[in-house]
Amino acid sequence: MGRSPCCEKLGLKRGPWSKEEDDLLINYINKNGHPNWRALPKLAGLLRCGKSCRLRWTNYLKPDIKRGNFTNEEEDTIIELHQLLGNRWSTIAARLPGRTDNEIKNIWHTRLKKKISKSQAQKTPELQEETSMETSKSDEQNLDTHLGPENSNFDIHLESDNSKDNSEISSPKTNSEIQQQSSSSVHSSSSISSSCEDACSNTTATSPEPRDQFMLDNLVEIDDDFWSEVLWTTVDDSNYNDNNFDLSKNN
DNA sequence: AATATTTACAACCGCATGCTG
DNA sequence: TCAGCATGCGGTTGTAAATAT
Repeated sequence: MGRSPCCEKLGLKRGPWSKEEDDLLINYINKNGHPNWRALPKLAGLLRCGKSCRLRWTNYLKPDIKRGNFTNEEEDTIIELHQLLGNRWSTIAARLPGRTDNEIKNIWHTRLKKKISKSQAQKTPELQEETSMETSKSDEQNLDTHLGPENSNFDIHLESDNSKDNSEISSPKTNSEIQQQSSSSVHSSSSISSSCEDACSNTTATSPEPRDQFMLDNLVEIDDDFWSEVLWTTVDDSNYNDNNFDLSKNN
């Protein structure tokens, strides 16, 4: 498979986006959508590569993105999903409506890893020793807890911080497969907000195998009110301002 | 108040994968 | 079947803001 060069670097702007650039991108996508990211910057009058535009849109400008601090429930969900899925950020993001894989990845590296190690450090040394001895075993048991013993032979392997190695060695499913299934699972849930449906709409809604459906349905149990709670507002041209996109600084 | 360090997060990079002709 | 292209994904970096000294 050939791989095209990322983009023509010459003359293209890089680094932080200005408000004017954001406006151009938002206006263009609102009017025309984004059928072709590579052609988009030229058509929108932007001196950016398509990749940069796509990233800016999907991670920051998309109206259904939930900005602001993560709730404890969201953080717990991420931790739980990470135990099950490893660094499959997009798969995890699919279970967190309004959150992007990039955002989740960031919060994992900056906050949640520490949160976990802190909580582990509070364990007694004996406990820690036990834990370390049973790490791999407990991972499987953890999966069993979610899936039930009758499903413990699922063709999925757990990953912790060394997830990359594990996934490279043994992960039998591609991310897209898992994401598709996850999306389908999300669709089937009665507690999902419209923003999630939108977020998941890019994937093909194929029906997962019953066992996979079961697995996904049991990845996390989240209170209905949690997802239906409105924690973000949509963004359009008229209400775009610096404050809308500066929520991250409110921490 | 000045400087150093840490934190948070936007953005970039390169590889993987799917689609199309 | 294969090559080229477009897009998705995860790892990593750069830097502004916050906090500590």
